[in-house]
Amino acid sequence: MIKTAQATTAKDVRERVLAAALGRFAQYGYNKTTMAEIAKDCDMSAANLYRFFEDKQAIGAALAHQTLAEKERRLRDVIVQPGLSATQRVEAFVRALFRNMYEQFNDKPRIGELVEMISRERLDIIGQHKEVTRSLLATILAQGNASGEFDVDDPSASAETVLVATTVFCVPYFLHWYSKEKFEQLFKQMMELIVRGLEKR
Amino acid sequence: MIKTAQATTAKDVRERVLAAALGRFAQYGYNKTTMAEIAKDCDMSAANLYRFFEDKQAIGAALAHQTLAEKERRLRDVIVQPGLSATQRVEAFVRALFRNMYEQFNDKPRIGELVEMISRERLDIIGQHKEVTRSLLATILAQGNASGEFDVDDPSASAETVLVATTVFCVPYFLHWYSKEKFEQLFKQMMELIVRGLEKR
DNA sequence: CTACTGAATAATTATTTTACTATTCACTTG
DNA sequence: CAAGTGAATAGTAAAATAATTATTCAGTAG
Repeated sequence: MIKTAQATTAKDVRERVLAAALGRFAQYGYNKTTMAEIAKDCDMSAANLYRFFEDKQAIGAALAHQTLAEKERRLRDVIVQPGLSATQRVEAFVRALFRNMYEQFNDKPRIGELVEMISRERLDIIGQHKEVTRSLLATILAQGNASGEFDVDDPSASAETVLVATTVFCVPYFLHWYSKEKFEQLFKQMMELIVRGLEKR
Repeated sequence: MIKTAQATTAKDVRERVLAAALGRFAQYGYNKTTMAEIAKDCDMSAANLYRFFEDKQAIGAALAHQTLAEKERRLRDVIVQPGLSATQRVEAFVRALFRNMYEQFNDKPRIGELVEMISRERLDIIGQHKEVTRSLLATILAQGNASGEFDVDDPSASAETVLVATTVFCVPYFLHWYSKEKFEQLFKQMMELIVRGLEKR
């Protein structure tokens, strides 16, 4: 408790740095923003940044982590939202993944790039995120089992399968394969197939 | 008929050129082989190649087309193979797609690159191939309907959905996302889900 | 001792120069 | 005229060079 003031300060500085970096990255992209610029935005020297972050990539990683955490928050919302059947929840879940992908790379393309780029180096970050996503979807499937809607052996494995089947809707790589309308059509068809495959009969 | 001799010769020359180019491309890749090298392998000048092919890309496109035609032949084999249930045929079909992807990029990586690269420029080639693939799978689904195994409204649309669901197994992009064992496991799970979704109940 | 900086170093990235390669074409050869 | 070539052109990629930038560190201020 004695060190609260200093600890808080260090955390505050980190946050200010991240905010500055986010602004730069969002506007100019990761590669085109320099440590000197981020530092100037925080009224400090570039050297001083290294007292708070290992290196430039660590700043990018922290922001990517934030972005994915926000995404996970939205996915959790689907689970706690009241009054939905398990089927509707699965649909809402995948739709949230889809919307996130779409927004990310249309509204904030620079941030999308950042997450993609950092994910390539920091497999742990994307790996943990995938794990969280799967576990959340597994929860929905288990609820569906409990309510008698679904009949799946292993909710965790089935969640993984559903996520693989819907990869096209979640991975930016495919963004330009289909038009928005085509995506919408494929989404509907895919949900029918998947739900039919999960349902109790 | 009068011109048979000349026509045959022109076709023969094209084939010799393609054979030479295939050898070079397979060993050194598209970008690293020069028109001069292909020409030398055919005992002619580089300039003369242009009497048979529009440009270098046209040679690549012809080879990519050949490769995809061979793939389509294998897929057709699944349809005519006797003694399989519709379910087994769907499995065999997707497995053929998977194996093709795997072989292409492990055994003949250069050719895989070639097809990928040409497909990016010549959308017509890959588009037509996707159309053929979908139509072949639709045939299997329709047979399944007829035999009472499946119950799908629109075989063509369902075929498309199944192909989207199995994208991970067909698109080289994902080759390094999972180990061979993991792929095998995901494949089994995916087939269960899909077949369950197609089955009559 | 703690928080910081400017200047030095090591990597990366951008720019220019050079060397190759695709493509064309006027011109043989048969 | 049919089949083909060597040399010229235009565009690309590779190598060399210059300029930036990330990162470190000795040293200052408080």
